Amino acid sequence: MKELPKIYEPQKVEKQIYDFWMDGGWFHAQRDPDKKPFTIVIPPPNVTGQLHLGHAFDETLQDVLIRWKRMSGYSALWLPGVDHAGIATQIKVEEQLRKEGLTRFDLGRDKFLDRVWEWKNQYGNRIVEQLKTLGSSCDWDRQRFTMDDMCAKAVRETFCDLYEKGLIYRGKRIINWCPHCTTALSDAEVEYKEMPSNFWHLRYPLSDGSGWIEVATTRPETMLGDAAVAVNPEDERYKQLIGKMLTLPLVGRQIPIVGDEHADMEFGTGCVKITPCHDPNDFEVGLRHDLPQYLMLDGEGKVTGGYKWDGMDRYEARKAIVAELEEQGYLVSIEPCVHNVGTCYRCHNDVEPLASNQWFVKMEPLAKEAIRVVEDGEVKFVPDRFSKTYLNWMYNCRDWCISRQLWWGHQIPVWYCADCGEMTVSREDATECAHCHSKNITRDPDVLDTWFSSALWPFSTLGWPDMDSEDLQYFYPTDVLVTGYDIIFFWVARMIFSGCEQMKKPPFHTVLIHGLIRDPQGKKMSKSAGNGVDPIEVINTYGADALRFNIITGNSPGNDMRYFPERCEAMRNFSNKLWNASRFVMMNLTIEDNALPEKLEQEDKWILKRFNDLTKEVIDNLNRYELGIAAQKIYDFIWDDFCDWYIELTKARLTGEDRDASVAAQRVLLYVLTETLKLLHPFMPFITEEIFQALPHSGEALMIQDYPVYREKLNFAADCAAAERVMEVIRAVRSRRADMNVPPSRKAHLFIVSENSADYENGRANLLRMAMASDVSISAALPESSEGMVSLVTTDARCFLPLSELVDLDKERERIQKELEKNRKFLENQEKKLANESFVSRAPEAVVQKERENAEKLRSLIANLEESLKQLG
RNA sequence: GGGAGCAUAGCUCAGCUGGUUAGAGCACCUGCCUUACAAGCAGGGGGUCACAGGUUCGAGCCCUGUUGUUCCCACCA
Repeated sequence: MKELPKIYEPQKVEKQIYDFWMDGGWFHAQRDPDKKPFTIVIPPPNVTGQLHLGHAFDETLQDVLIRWKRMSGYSALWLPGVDHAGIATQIKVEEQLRKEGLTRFDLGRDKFLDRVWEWKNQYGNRIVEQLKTLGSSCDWDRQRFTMDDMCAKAVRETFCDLYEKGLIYRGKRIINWCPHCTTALSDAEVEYKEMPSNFWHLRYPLSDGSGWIEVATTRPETMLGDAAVAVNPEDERYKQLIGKMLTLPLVGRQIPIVGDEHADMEFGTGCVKITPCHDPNDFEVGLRHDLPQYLMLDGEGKVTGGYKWDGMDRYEARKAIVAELEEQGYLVSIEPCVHNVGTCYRCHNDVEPLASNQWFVKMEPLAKEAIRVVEDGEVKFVPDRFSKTYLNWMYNCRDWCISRQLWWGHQIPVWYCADCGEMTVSREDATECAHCHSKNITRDPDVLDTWFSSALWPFSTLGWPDMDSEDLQYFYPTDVLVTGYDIIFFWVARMIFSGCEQMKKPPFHTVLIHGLIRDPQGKKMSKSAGNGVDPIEVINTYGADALRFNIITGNSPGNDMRYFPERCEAMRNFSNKLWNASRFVMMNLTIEDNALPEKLEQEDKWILKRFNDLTKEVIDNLNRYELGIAAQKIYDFIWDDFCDWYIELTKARLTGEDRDASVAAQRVLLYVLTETLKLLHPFMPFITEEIFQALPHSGEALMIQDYPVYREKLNFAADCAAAERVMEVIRAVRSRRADMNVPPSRKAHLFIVSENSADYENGRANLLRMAMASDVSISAALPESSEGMVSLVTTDARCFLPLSELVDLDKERERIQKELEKNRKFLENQEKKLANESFVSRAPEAVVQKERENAEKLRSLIANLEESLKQLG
């Protein structure tokens, strides 16, 4: 038998075990017509990414599900991959260039992209290697990248298809622009933050010299782009001014006063300055009144348009312009306020709304089906409340701006003709204009939003648009999508409408949503706050299994959790506990197979029933996606039932003379241990596999064993009751002895009085061992010499220990009295309940029955206590 | 302005469609190196389940309201 070290050292086994699985090829999902598929696509981490606890959380949940399904007879595919992460990656490589004193423009587009690919090939696999340390059982043979040919083809097809259907269009709209990333962003990519700011109240003079109008703004610099001032046409104060002209301060531009609903009479002065190029509402007002568009900021957030501030940064310009307005008497007042500022989700700089020509996906027609599948329950969110979040967004979402002014990404497949001015949208790279056949065409330089390709992930990775792809036919739709709630809009929503549109089937039936992992104070972990925890370090210290178990337990779907290193320690201790229990089993093993023995003792039946019940609970909870509860149940079973009780209950047989009895105990130990390893494996894959390999076993690997099933017919009720009677006596004796500070070395004769003496007879050896008895006497009647002995009671028995010299009679009486009162109270409640006519008639029979049994037990216990009290005099 | 979550032991959190005397980890107290494990064993203390009502035979769980707290969404100049 393999000698195992006393302490489990995950660092020494995890790598080997992972290689062993890889060598076995068991992560690779085979299309098997006799099996049902179960598919999860990984939320592809950014190619620039480094594993953080958020990934660890996400991947662990997926790995638990996929391992469980694989063991349950499914052809389980967990498809891994990496996202090209447009902005993030481009910024990374640009930073690298900057160190060489270069910009991407110095290299030019093609050379720059070569550099990005170079970077990708060098560093892009880091996150993948890190995923492996977690034990992720991904099918690495099917690993994808959102920029590989397969995905590119899907992107091209989708773009052209949607364009042809009129669902993609190009137009000038107000979009969110990040001056730092110098690209347009979608609405979802803007994070709003409340910032202290000001209302600057300005006066604009009427051109006829008859007075002035007061407007207020939070962005005074945008006055350079003003094209009008709007008042409400119903507003008695101003309606007579509609049509008059104002002279824009500092600029001198003549701008009209227009009447528009947009001006709220109740708000501020009731007059709104209209800057069509820099505010979505103003843009609309501008269109309604046919106002000119004055763009006053360039792509880097600097003033442009032929003003004296041209080239000045927007915030510098703000100061300068406010100063000048004040100087010239146009500034009325400054009123502090709190303002919602949009920031870029990548670089956290303030975004500018500005009018720009961009490509958009028309959302309304796509949203319709995406709403229906969730409303009809074809796609379910776990927990359900997130379907509201999703639906609310879908109902209200505006068209999706998909063009990005970047180089790294899927370039938009559109060519513009210099001769006829038409666009050519094509699946193949165009060589001539589709309209006039001119060769004088240039491709749109922009690329698509990274999320455009992520949206296709569940089918682009399986071979789409090739509908004959065997993988696509077998594995699509996928089953469960696991991700954080922060990614619902970016990704989940877009996958759902893309799947519905391209595949005519939603991409998955369940979305399992988890929360964020926070630091011990509940703060979000981030690089800048320096409170991040490196999972790789945790794995090196405590083992991947401990990290996984920490993350999985003590948490329910959708909720954030705080990360405490101490919990990893606790889980590491649990690994060690399991390790040592296994060592114990192995040390005692003289058999080679794990068949159950013919004759089972009452404690054997007890543990088998406990295991069977556990199996049911684990599977029930897995089915409900309550992975934390499932894991906790296994933890409790291993520690409390198997280690603290069952192993102890087998020691008498293992060390006894009777060889058959010893072998029988070994068989049950090995059986229960092996089955428990299977149950635990999805949660703690490494240690369970390591132990399994060290035990006598059939089959190559634990990870491909059959998952335990609940055995409906297994029912050892009577034997379990017998075993529990003995355990109750053991517990009671230990408790009494502890009260009296009796050292374990001092054994005492144990007298048990019960009508079920056979049960205690069966447990005699264990009572001797575990109740620290020098001898055990079991009878139906009181022993003659019981007077003056220490007495203790269980629901079934009265017990005596000849330790009278240690007993303080008064304290003893007091103790029993207290015990009595407590139990009488319980019984009183119980009887009240049972006397309640409506309870008995309305509650389910099983509940009533349970209450009756309980009352019976209490009566018995009370009777025993009363006897003891009487005996004390 | 809308929507959602959370409030349970000193701390962090579980608690499934309502059903015994509400659990875990950590922390705390007592006693043990009992030959699997001191990363352990045995025993123990600690909770008016935020507050106020309601539904029910029965409420931590369902309903209404209140308070505190966190988050998401929204074009308020």
